[in-house]
Amino acid sequence: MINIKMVAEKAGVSASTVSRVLGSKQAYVAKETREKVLEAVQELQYTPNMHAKGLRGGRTNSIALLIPDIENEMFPPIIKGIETYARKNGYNLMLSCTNEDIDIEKNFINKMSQGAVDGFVICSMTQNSDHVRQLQRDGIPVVLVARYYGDKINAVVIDNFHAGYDATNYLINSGNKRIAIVVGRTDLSLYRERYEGYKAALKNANIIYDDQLVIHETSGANGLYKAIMNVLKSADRPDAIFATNDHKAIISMQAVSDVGLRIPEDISVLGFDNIKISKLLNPPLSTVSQPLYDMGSLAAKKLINIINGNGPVEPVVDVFDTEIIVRKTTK
Amino acid sequence: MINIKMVAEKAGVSASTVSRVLGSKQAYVAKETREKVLEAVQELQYTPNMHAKGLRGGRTNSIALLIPDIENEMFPPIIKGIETYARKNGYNLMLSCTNEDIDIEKNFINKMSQGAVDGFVICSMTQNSDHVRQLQRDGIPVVLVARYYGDKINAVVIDNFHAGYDATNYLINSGNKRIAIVVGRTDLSLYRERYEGYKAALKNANIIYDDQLVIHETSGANGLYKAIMNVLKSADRPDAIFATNDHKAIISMQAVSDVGLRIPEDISVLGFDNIKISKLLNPPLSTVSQPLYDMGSLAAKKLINIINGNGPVEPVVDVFDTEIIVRKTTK
DNA sequence: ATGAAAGCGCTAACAT
DNA sequence: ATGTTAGCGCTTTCAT
Repeated sequence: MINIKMVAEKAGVSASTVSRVLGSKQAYVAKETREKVLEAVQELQYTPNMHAKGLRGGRTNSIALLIPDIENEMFPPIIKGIETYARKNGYNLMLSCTNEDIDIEKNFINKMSQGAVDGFVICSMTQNSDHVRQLQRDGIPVVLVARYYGDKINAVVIDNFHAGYDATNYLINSGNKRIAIVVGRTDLSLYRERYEGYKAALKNANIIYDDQLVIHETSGANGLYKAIMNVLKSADRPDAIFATNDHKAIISMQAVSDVGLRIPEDISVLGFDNIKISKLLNPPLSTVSQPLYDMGSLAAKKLINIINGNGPVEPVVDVFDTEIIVRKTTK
Repeated sequence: MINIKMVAEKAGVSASTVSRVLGSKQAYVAKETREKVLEAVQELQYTPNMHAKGLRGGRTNSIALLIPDIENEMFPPIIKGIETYARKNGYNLMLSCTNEDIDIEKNFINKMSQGAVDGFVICSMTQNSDHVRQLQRDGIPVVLVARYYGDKINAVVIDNFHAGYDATNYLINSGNKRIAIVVGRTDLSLYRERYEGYKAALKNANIIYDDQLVIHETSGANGLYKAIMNVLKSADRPDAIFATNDHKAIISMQAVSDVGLRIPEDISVLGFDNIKISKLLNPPLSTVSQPLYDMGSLAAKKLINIINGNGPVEPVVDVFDTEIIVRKTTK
């Protein structure tokens, strides 16, 4: 491995001079010397050793990323946004797929907080994430993305309540009267808030809330599919389904199709997330879009600012707008 | 930050004793001492500093992961397989989404080879990846996944030629006579080989190869959709489409539907990859499944074995079986 | 403007 | 069985 000493020798200077040339803060180095050093660096293809840097300076130029479920189509665009911004600014990414498992999270955070990374981007925040709150209290740079619980922590989110409200409203304004909702895990505030938005919109339109029309995610294999089927087969079936994510919307579409109803003539379906394939479905899915890539990108930017001491004095929560993308599953 | 000295002090022993207790190779430590140390570790919540370890031992317990496109639904299951195995064996993951950009790859590899990681799992191998070949030549542990070009490098793959052959054969045996193929970028051997398998199966069945039926991926926005449309509208339209990945199969289904034909009555569609949503499509997509999670998992296992000096003397290429999953888009 | 030296936290060779 | 010590590569005083 090429180290700073070898570069120094080649350039005929001391290691500290090389360090000064390469260091971020420009230091007093004669122009001529600087050139010699840079040349040696080039010839030797020298790249500084991360660990030595990390050990010495406390800085690692790495950030840790916690993702609850990488197979959930919502996360890859977020990851890409984070990765791109981080890379362009010289940061590496340590990835952990926590699988919604709190022990995995704790272990990872514990390991990484020992100086392995400069900060954390966390997509897996839950109500029980006291280890994340501790991180924040310890003064370790943290930014939350997508999942947020009202803590005084920097975060990048959308307004799930309003998004749910608007989505439901859109369905109401399109002439639907009996609107079912497919709700995700209610321990996640993003689903709960979309659900609250749904209820508020109903109330606002003087439509009576009917909990027969509320379909909860279940853990079983085809549990959700069956639950939707049941509602569709009921005498007083819904004329629209608001699914709180696209994956559930797709399952809803499958059920609607299997029960012999047409989309959107008999039933409208509205999704949430605007995942990549939603526009390729048959029919193309109408859905609420959130700017996942930009959210990831901003999260990385905020975190790096915090790391560099340019963060806000008090944590700020950035709220992105959502947009209803009307395609062919709604009227 | 809690360091080994603080643990040593608390336990009333020297730092080396703590190191011995915590070290992988069991060393001579009195049972009593060991317990005292472990207790101190517990109380102080001590986790060793990665950088010091890395600097000292040359070992980092990190592996670098290169993914060409994280939004391609094929990769998250591979990543999950890698991540899970790596985590269970004490390894962290440094992620780079290379975006198919060779310079990003080179920079990342360059940075990481300076002792930042113990080895590489690479999903982004191409014909031009000489920087990867160099890595292998330098004796740095490398394992390739999914993309492979015949190099003497450890790899985990499927037999794309046979998979393409079998897929086409299945379509032929189901009574199809004019089978179109939607081919991905031919600079990627996995697509080229599936395509070769297609041609071989046709030949074997005495079906004349017609390049009117070969639809190539194009870069334009709706380029592929339009190309498929053209073929579907032609006088002598195909009775089946073999798409070389599920994403292309979904676009094919869209085109078939838009042109007013039924799947599978008028046209069969067969995909490749068995991505998560393929079974939820309308109709559910028949496809060639590859064990992505297991491939990732094995890749991590192989890499860690190599890192620990337990790798094979000569590189070995592990070939996983594929399976045709018959759902509702084929007869 | 540059060099020498100390030390970040850890492990392994050496000493006891 | 355990302690002492040197050194991994780097940056940052301090000295010149």
